[in-house]
Amino acid sequence: MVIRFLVYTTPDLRPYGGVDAYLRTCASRAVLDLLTNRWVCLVIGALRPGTLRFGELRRRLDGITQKMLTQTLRDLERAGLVHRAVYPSVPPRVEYRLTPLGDNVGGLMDAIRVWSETHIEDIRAAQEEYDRKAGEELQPV
Amino acid sequence: MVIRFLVYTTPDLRPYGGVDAYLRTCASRAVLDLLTNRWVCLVIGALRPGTLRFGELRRRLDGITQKMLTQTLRDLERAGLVHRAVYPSVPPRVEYRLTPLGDNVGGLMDAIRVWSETHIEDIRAAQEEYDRKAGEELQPV
DNA sequence: CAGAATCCTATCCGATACTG
DNA sequence: CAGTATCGGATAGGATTCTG
Repeated sequence: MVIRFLVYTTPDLRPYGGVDAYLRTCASRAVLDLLTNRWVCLVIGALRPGTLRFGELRRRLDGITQKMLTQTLRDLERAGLVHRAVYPSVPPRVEYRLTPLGDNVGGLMDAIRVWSETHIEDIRAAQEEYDRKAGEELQPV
Repeated sequence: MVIRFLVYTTPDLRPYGGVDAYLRTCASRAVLDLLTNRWVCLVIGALRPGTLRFGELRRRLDGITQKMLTQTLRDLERAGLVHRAVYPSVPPRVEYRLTPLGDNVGGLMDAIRVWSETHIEDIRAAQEEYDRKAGEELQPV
């Protein structure tokens, strides 16, 4: 039986039954490791609007190498988040699309990207402030 | 019994001109890189309920080394997501808490962890299915 | 076009030792 | 207690070449 909606009995959003990503032996750590990845986030986000071919994905994800795109797509396909459809034509045509499970996490992946895009200035300002203070400490007036 | 649902409905909006994490030169890529990290996700989630000391964080994040915890906390402090308070006592006492900006992204970080915890079975089943099919291909009946 | 395979290296990260 | 410093192994990931 697959539990799709968890009932939380603790205020800190921790499910019962030993499922806890804060434990190193918990299998959810592996899922977390899969999701906390730059290319995974961008690939899933890119596929949200609909199906894309390999080359289209590569052009969309500026800076990704063919090796990393292939590897990322394989990982996502294996995890059941992405579906791969091969059309035996010449030249070959391979289309990728999100599975229902992939679409389910798609909103979250997009939200991370959007947060990153909308908070650049906050982060940049904080980092400059931090570096400035660190510099002062080394060279006090 | 408390039932909580986390729902993120993110429109595919591009906030302002030129800010696009899909471009390799965009500064938001660096922010995305910061957030898509196992320990960053878990540290922010651990600090959501409130302030924690270094040792408390280390015990909470099972499997983290002192080096990685220090490094993660420095990165988060520099980015303005975590505040570090040093109390000059003996032995030294250092407390970490989320800044308003850190708390702002905290819900997202927690959501990723919770998603990972609640979909282990789906992922595991998909991976077993994938590996089984891959095995069949090598040894056709 | 969509990859597989190979080589190679920058960095990540764990382990260990030391300190105010 | 809360770090800093250093070393070395693992590995993520880039560049290149080749193919159905």
